[in-house]
Amino acid sequence: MATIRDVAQAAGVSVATVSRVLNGTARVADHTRARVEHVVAKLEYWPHGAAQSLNTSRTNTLGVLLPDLHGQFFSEVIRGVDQGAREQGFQILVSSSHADVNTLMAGARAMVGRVDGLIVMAPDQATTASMAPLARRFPVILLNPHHPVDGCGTISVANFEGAVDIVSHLITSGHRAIGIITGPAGNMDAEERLRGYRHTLRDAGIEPDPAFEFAGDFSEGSGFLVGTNIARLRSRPTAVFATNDGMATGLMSALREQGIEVPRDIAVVGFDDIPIAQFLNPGLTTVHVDAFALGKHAVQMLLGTLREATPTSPRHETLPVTLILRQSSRGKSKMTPGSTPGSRAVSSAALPGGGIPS
Amino acid sequence: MATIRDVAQAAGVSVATVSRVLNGTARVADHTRARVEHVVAKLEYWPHGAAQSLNTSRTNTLGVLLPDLHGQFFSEVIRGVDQGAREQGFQILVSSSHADVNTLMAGARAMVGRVDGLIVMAPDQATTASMAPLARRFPVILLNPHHPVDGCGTISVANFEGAVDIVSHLITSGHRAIGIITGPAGNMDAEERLRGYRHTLRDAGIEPDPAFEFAGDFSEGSGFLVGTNIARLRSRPTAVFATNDGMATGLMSALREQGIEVPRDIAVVGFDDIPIAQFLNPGLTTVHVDAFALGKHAVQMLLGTLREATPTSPRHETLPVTLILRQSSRGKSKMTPGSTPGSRAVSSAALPGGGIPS
DNA sequence: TTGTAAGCGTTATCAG
DNA sequence: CTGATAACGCTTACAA
Repeated sequence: MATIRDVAQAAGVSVATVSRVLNGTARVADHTRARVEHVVAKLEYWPHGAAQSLNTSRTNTLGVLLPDLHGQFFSEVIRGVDQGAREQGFQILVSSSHADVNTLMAGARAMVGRVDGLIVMAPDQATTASMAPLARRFPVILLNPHHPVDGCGTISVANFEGAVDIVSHLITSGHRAIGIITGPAGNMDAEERLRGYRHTLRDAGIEPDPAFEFAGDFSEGSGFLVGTNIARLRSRPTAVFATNDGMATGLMSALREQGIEVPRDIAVVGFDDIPIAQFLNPGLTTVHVDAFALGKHAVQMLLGTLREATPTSPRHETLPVTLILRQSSRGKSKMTPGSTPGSRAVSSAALPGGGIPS
Repeated sequence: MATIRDVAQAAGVSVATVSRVLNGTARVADHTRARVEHVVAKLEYWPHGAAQSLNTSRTNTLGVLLPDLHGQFFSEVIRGVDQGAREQGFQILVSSSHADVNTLMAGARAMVGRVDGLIVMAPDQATTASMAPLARRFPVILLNPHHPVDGCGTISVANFEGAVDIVSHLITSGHRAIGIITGPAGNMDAEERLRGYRHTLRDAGIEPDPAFEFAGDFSEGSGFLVGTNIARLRSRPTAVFATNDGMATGLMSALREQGIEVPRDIAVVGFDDIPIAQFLNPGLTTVHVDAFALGKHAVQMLLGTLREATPTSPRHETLPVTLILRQSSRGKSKMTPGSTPGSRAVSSAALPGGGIPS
C-alpha cells in the first residue's frame, strides 16, 4: 500500500509537507495543498495507525476487558462504551471471556502501546487484587470492583441499595416467606444483592432462612431449575427474588410449567431490567440498572483522567438504580391500557458518594 | 515505562538479545536468558504493541465493523467473533453504530495499520457497494451482504429459506390469513424474509394481501404497535409472522393486553431464536439463527485467508437455519414435562452453496 | 551465542 | 512556507 513517502514523491514535496496537509498542523500554500490532496485521493492513501501512535504515543483507542460478553447486561455495557468512545473519536479494543487472572493479564499485555487507557470489569476478588500493575501502566477505570484499587477510578452499581428496595417492596406487599436465587459464588453483584436481601429481612424482623436461599449462576437455566425444585417443596416461599432477570425468566417459565401462577401463587422479582423484562408475561418487577450509562460514563471518566494534565486523585462514583414495578409482584390486577406495557418507576436507590450525573 | 533498551542495559546485553529471549526466535545461552528474564520481570517490561506491529506488519488484531451493537443478535455475533479470535490469539478492534457509508469508512480508515483483516456487516446496499476500496487494503469478510463484492469472503444467513420454512409451517397448520411484520426498509434480512413469505404464500395459491403486511423496524416497540393495531382490525389474520423475535415479543405483549390469546386466537411466529424466546409465554415458534456461529465462522474464514500464501478466490458460504416449534403457533397443548421448556427443532433450511461445517 | 545497525511509517524539530 | 532528519520501540539480517 501507498505510504506517506509515495504521496510525497508523487506530489513532488517532502513527507513533512504531506503530513502537514493531512493533519492541518501548519500553514501550507494553497496550490501545494491542492496537489497533495489530489495525490492522496488518487493513491487512496490512508495513514498507518501503528506508525502514528508510535510517534505521538496516542492511540485514540480505549481497551475494554470484560469477564464475558454473555448476556444482555454486558452487551449493553459495551454498547455504552462504544458509543461514548465514538463520540470522542475513540475506538475500542475489546478482550472478553476472562475466566481468571492470567487470561485477563494476557489480554492487558497485548494492549500495551495500542490503547490510551483501560476499562476493566474484574470477574472476581483475586483479579481485582492484581490490578495494580495495570494501573501503573495505563489510566484504568474499574467497573464494579470488589474493593478500591490505588490509582484506579471506579464506578459501582448500587446493588445493595437495589436489593434493599425490591425486598422492601415485597415485605410491604405482605410477603414474609421470601426466597432468593443467588448468583455465582465470588461474583460481586451477586454478593451485594444477597447482602441487601438478608439485611432487609433482618431489618423487618425476619430471620433469613437458609432453606430459602437457592443457588443459581445468573443463567436462565439455573432459574428454571430452581423453579422446578421450588414446585416440589412442601412449604414454598410466597415470593422469590431472583438476583438477575435471566434467572427470573427461567424461574417464571418453570413455575408456569408446574401450574404455579405468578404472581397469584408466588411473586417473582428480578434485577437488571433487561429490555425484554417488560414484555414477559407477567411483566417482571425488577431493579433497573442502566448498563448503557455505566459503559458510557466509564468512558467519560477515563477520557477525563486522560486529558487532565495534573492527575487528580481518581474518582469513585456509584450508578444509581431504580425499582420498576410490574405485574409479577402484584395481586391480579388489570393493566392500564396504553401504547406500551405498564411499568412504574418507583424510587431511586440511595447513592452514596453521589449519583452519576446524567 | 521501561523499553527494551532499558532491559538490555540493566541486563548488560544488547536489545537484540532481549528480543530473542522474548520471542524465542534464536538460541540464547542459558545464563543470559536467565538474567534477561529476571530483569524483564523486575522492570515489569511489556513490549510495545504498536512498535512490534510496525515492523512485523502483523497486529494480531481483527477489525469488526457493525451497523449497531443493539439487540441480542449482534451481541451474539460479536461474542462469536471475540471467542473465535481469542482462540487464535487475536484481539478485536470494534467499531459499531455505522448508520451510513461515511462513518463506516471513517471507522475503517482508523483501522489501517492496526488490524490484519476486517469483518464487516454493511447496514445497507449503498454501503455494500463501497466495500471495494476496503478489500484492496485488507482481507475482508462480509456478513450477510446485499450482493457479492470482488475479493471479499462472504457468509450469509439463510433468511429466505427460513422464512419459507416457517410460513410453510403455518400453512400446514391450516392458516391461510397470514400477516407479516416487516423489518426496516433497505435491510437485507428483512427483505429476504419478506420475499420468502410472499413466495411461500403464492406457492400455496394464496395471493399476498398488502393489508396484512404491517410495517415494523425490528424493535420490540414496533411489534407492540402493530399488535395494538391488529386488535382493532375488523378482519384479522389468524397468524402473524414477525420477522424478528423482538417484534414477536412486542406483538404478543400487545395482543395479550388486548385480550387476544396466543396461539388460540392468533398464532405468532418470529425469527432469530434469541435466548429469551423459549422462556416467553407461550414459548415462541421461530427460526433459529446461530449468531454466535456466524461470528465465529467469520473469524475462521478470515484467518484462513490471512494464512494462505497464495490467495485463493474468496469463499461464499451460507449459514443454515433451523425451524423451532414451540407453543406460540400451536393449538392449546400441554408441554411435555422435562427439565427445560420444550422446543422442537424440525428442519434445517436448504443450504445453497453448502452449509457451514460445525 | 551475541552485537550492530537498518529499517517499519509517522510526526516534530530545526533550519532554510 | 518547505525540506531534512531525528526520534518512537521494536525485529531482523548481517557480522563478529
